[in-house]
Parts: sequence; structure tokens; C-alpha cells
Amino acid sequence: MKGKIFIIEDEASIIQLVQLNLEKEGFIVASSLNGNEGLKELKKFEPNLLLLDWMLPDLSGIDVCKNIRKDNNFKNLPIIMLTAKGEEEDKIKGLESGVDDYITKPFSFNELSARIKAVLRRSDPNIVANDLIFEDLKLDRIEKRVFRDEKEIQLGPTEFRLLEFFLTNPKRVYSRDQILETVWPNNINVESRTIDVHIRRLRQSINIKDKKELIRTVRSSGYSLV
Amino acid sequence: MKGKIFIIEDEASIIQLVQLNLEKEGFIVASSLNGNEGLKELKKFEPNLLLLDWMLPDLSGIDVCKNIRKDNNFKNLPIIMLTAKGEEEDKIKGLESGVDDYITKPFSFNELSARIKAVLRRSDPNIVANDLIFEDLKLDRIEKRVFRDEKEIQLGPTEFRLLEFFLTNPKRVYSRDQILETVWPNNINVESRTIDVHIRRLRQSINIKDKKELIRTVRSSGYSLV
DNA sequence: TCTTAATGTTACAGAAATATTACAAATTAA
DNA sequence: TTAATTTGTAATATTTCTGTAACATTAAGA
Repeated sequence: MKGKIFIIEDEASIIQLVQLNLEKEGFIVASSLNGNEGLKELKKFEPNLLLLDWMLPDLSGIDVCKNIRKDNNFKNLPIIMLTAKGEEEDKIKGLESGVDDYITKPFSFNELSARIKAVLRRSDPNIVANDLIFEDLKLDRIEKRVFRDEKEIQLGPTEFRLLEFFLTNPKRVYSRDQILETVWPNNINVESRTIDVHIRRLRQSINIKDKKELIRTVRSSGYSLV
Repeated sequence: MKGKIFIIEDEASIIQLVQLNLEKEGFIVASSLNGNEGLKELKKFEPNLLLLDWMLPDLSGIDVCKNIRKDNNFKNLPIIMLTAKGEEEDKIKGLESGVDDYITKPFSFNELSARIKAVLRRSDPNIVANDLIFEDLKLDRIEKRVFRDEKEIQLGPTEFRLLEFFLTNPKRVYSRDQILETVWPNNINVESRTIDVHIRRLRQSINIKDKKELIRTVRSSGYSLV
């Protein structure tokens, strides 16, 4: 689970609880305590899913929602609304503002987690899939194994994460910065050229004689899986 | 696992979650959203175990429980009570109304599943698989014995639980944290390195000369049985 | 073609993760 | 109680991985 989740919610304790648990499941999480700031940060963060509180100090959840749907880049961002019990549930249910699901507080983390995965399974299947497959390449997240052409390949931890990252979005070109942000543990600073070396190592491991190169270099932009 | 489990619980989302997962494990599941109807259907369904919510719209969990115990056909039906956190835990604990176990929401499905099996193992041993088998390794939960290649192996209690844990999900890689959470008694704090030592002990016991290593180390991720 | 910036390649030292060992404290059996 | 077993940890050894620097190669524009 390498997806990014953004939380807009004014109760810090809820954020903390949810964030901690989501991170334990491998998600990358960022959050904001109010709507306006949240909107700004969210667009920088580019999450795969948004957890949005219904009642916010400045904007209402609906306002945030509308704003997001107006933005072409986030038209399809999956949103799960968090509401207090009884809090105008009907309105939300009926609401056609493009909420993908909603959940009433207090909720168990398991319930939330299940819904997040259900929503992601629809919108972004690779994020929750156990097996990532691309052509003759297969990565098993549960058993932590990688195969090319049925044959198992040994990868170091970083190369594994790197490949996992590419596999969630094959063909897409990622800049070194993007790779760094997602593949490396938070707050770690490494030289951007370091990525080149890991790309090299990954290439060496997954390439088979007589088979085409799987990682494409896009000069001045980054790398991608092809 | 071919037992039948009945659920009485008013939150549909919980039923859904639990039912789905139990069915995945091979149980046959039926459910009801309230007490009176539940009692009727339960008696038709004849489950091997009942999951019973403490707070129901009509009857309380206790009422349901008493009713069941009065019925000769269900005097011994194992019951696991579901309670919300803090919700009169003490009452239930002290309660001699014949509840076999109870679990507080929010719970993880794994926790629930483990308790269900523990209760069934006592009441209805044939329903639960008592022998865990993987290749030439066999673990008998009832007699607490382990065999490799027909030959019995002596394990300390911790190594036994550790192996039992790996056997419930062979091949899957578990992090040290996950192992700790599941294999060690709750709320006990042990150094995460301690696991390495127990892994070593387990390896030493179950490995046979000329046979392949059974425990795989996955650097930066954990261990698994292979 | 030459120049330059970007990427590829290599080797290596230090870091990080895991394995192993020994031992004292805790627990259980006798 | 004593003896035997089991446990957790700390210390040490070993293995594997990582990041960087230095040098090589390539691509693209002047």
C-alpha cells in the first residue's frame, strides 16, 4: 500500500489516530486542520484519496468538495466524508456533490480502512492490489517477491520499493524528486543522483538477456517503466 | 473450517465486514439486525457459534443470552459478545450469564477470528482445523506437538506460538511488529530484536540437515515460512 | 564537430540490518 | 527447595545494503 491520503479534519486527535494507523498500513499521509489551507496543501500533495470532515471551522465539507470538483486535476479524486452521528446524514446521503463514500463518527479504524480500500479498489486498483503485474514482470507484496518471466529475482529493499513504485503507475514518467518523495522514507535527504545508481541496480536485476529494457530514461525528466 | 456462525448486531456495516471475512475463511454465516428476529432465525439456522452485540434496538444482549440458555437445544451454544469500548465492560466480565468470550469494538478482524477459533476449539474441536500442516511440517494444536518429517520436535512455548503463527499464513512475510502483536501476550513489551533470537531458536529446532531452510529472512521487512 | 549537461557505471567505505552467543533473571518442574 | 527450562537483552560478529564520489559515456544544441 503505497498510496497517498490527505486528511482535512479539525480534531487533531482524530487526525493523529487515523494517520498513525494508515501509515502503519503503508500509506503516505498528510493533513490539514481547516478547509482553505487544506485545499492548498492537498493540491501540492496530490493524494490518491481524501478524507474530509463534514464540519470544518471555515468552509463546510461541501464547499471543499465543490472546489475540488471544479479543479480539472482533481475532478476524480476519491473523497470519503467523515460525519458526526446523526449529523445531517440524509443530506449527505442524498448529496450528489460527488462524495464516494461517507462514514459516521465514531468509527473503528478497521471500518475506515475497509472503506478506503474499497474506494481505492475502484479508482486506483494498483494501490491496493497484492500482485502488481506488468507484462512479464510480477511483484508480490505479501510474499515480497519479484518475478520476471516466472523466474524469481532477488532485490534489495530499496530496489524493491522502487519497482513497486513504478508498477503502481507503469508508463508514467516520474521525476527524481517524485521518486525520492515516495520511495524514500520521510525526511531522509539523499543526493538526487543516488537514484541513478539505484535505477542502475534495478535494471541490472530485472533485465534478462534478449529481453527488452524495462526502464526508460527520459532525459531531463526522469524514468518510467515501459 | 466449515462451521456455521450467526451474528446479531444492529450495525449493518459491521455485519458486512465480519460476514465477508468469515466467509472467506470458510464459515457459513447468517445474521440478523435485532434480537427478537435474531432468536427466531438463529434457532432455524442452528449455528455452532453466535456473535452477539451487547446493545440492540429491542432486546439487550443479555436478554438474548438468557433466552438462548433456557432453550435445551442451545444451552451450550458458544457465544461471543461484542461491546463498544468502555461500555460496561466490567458487567460483562463479571457476567456469569454464560458468555464464552467478549471483544470490544473497534476490533480487528484477526482478533475476532482468533477468538472465534479459540472458543470453537474448546466447544467443537472438529470444526476448527487443529493440525496445521505445511510441507513436511505438522503442528498439532490440541496436543501441542510439532513434527517435521514424522519426527517429533521439542519447542519452547514461545517458539511454539511463533511457529503456529507462521503456519496460519505460510509464505506471507510478517514484520517484527506484526509478530510481536500477535505472538506475544498483550501489553507485553519486548525489544524487537528479541524476535531475532527466537527465530534463531526456532530455526535451530525445526531445521534438519540436508533439508531446506524453512524460515526466510526478508531484509527490512521481516520473516516468513517458505 | 565541439561543448556541455545529463545520465551511466564502478568501486568503496560506512551504515544498517540481521545472526549468533552468552548470560542472568524469571518461570516451571521435580 | 533445588534443578531444569525458558526468556529477554546486551554484546559481538557477520552480512548486506546504501549513498557518494569519481570517472565514462551519451545526447543535443551551437
